Amino acid sequence: MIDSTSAERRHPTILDVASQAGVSKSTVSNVVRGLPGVSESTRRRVRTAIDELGYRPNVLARQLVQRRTSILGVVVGDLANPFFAEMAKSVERHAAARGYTAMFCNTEGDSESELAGVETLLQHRVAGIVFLAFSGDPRTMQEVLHHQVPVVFVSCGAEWGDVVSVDDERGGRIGTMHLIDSGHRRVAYLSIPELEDESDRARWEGYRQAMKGAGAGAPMRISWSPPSDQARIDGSERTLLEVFAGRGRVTAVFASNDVAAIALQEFADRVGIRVPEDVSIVGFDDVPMAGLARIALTTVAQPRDELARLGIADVADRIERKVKGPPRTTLVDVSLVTRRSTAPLQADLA
Amino acid sequence: MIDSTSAERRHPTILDVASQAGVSKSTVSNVVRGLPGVSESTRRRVRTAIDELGYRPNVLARQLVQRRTSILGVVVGDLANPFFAEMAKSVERHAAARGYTAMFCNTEGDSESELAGVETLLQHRVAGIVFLAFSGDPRTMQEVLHHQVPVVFVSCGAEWGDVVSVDDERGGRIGTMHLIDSGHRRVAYLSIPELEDESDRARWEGYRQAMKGAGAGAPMRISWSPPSDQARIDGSERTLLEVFAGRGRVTAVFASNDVAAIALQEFADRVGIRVPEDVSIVGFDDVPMAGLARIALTTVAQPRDELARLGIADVADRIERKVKGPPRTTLVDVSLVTRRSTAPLQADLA
DNA sequence: ATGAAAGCGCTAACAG
DNA sequence: CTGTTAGCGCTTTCAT
Repeated sequence: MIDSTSAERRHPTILDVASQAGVSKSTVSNVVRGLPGVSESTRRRVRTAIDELGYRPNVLARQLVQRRTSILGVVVGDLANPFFAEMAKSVERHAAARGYTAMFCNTEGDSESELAGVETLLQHRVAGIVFLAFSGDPRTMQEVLHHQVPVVFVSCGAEWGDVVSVDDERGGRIGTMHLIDSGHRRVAYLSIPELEDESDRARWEGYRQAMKGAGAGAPMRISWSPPSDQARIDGSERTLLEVFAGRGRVTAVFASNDVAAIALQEFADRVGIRVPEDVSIVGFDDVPMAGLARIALTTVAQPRDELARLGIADVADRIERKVKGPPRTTLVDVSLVTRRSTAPLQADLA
Repeated sequence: MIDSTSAERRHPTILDVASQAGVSKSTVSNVVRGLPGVSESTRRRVRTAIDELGYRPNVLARQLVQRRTSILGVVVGDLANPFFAEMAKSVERHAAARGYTAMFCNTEGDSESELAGVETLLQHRVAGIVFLAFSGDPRTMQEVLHHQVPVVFVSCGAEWGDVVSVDDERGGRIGTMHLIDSGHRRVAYLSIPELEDESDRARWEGYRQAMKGAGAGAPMRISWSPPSDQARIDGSERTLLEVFAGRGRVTAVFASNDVAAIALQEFADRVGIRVPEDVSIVGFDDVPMAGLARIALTTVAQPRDELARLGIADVADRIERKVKGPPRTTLVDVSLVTRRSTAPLQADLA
């Protein structure tokens, strides 16, 4: 009797339910898990006991004995970036739909906190990891590989895990081609520090190819940390104003993502450079904001929900051993969305 | 010997480390937890064994025996809403700083998935729950209360848990007063379905008071689901165009959050209603987007990071029993940020 | 159809 | 200072 009152404050355990229903642990367990081979009457008695006690299985204990969890680790670059926010939301929903719980860690783009985050996920024995951004840090790879946990890179990449993404190179190409087709020749590539990973490289490559194939000007890379007035242009520090208003100025920009593109548009507004009259801008991602009439950003759209769905399906299949073997790559389509941030090159600028 | 090789595929356990270092389980445990009373030499030997084996403590096992986890459940209204995204990010960071891991669940604003999410969190035996949005569903309350897990409502509210938020009523008042002081009299309150919770009610109350105190027109509530052309006005369906361009039209709007405000601005742009010339708009939250030159939304700013920090400190204190007793409420300051979406009432509209 | 027993990997007294 | 011994709450054979 003394013992049986212990269920009052603490969470009731399977044992409490068992004694309440007058059966054994295992029977309760069988009922909870919905296994067959339990008579209807006992099943009912157990159910009642569960309700009366407000019993809720302890996932921790279950997962300890099963030696695997149903938690999915999700590594996010920057939750405040609308692209990641949307992805995170989709990932969470699809994970839940397949019976997994998402555990996010935000890395702020730096590989130190990325490593720390992955470390934490691993200690929690996550069943798999979804990278929504990956710095490329080899230590992270080491850790993950050593623990043999299924990994998928969604909208980012590495060779040592499954990848689900758009064809970033093609995205870079069609975005740049749109500019070139509009008559632009001095087209720059813009990136902000947070996202200089594998997919950034692929987008740059697409940009480079498009520039080369069209016999346009030499490729030019702008690495900018908004809202600074300066940036590194092909490695050397210069003012943005010089780039967009000086002689031999850039007339169009392909940005590696929408946040960068919008930041640039903001800069242009601030210093009186007109978009698209003075400079055309193309982004990447098609975040919701890009569609606002006041922003109207031409951009390369990624099918976010599709990416999330396929990514989750991928890790889940690995976890559930429905798929084995070497890393797979799944590519989905990108498409250009034309809005008002781009326009044909003005005659006097040719 | 057969047994000792078992560490190869599976995760090495504390026992593997123990035998490798030639000590007992507990000694390893003591080293891992950094307890004093372990000689420097054994400590070193254990450390070496840990590195060699790549041992990583199983948090699950630890938490099972300690009967508490270091996971914090975070209930988010809509991760795709920039306000929540920013909050989520801050919450994650502050949680990590205090040694907790965040487990998010997105509720899409509906109480059904909110309940399911909380259920999952509870099964994972989270140490505490942070609500970034709360529907008010009594079943959720039931569940949480019954499990006696510390709860904090950040930027939202309920009477049965700690609250950390801005003074929403005051926010509603100063936002509305700004409009009234600019000469507006027919000021409406705008809300979108996702956020009609306790803080929405408080903001509405602040709005109502301001309207009444100033002898302005009767309060008017617009419930709108963007991007529809219609909305419920004080309970009856009407077209938005009628509201903003018909006779006795509304000349200013106080929106319960920035997302709603921006959606309205977007609608206005689409149908040719000028902001602020034809209608002034005030938002709530001051999301990053609101600060863009092209959006320039006047809004009531919430100190997001401060809210997150205090909220985490609050649950953490409860969890760690540094604070006991009845629910506490912590209020932090709101402030009005004036931008270009508001202007004095045009003479011909008075 | 049900129960008994042996762990999962770890912490927490308590001995030595 | 270090080792021994119980569990934490559950799943999972294996008997009955």
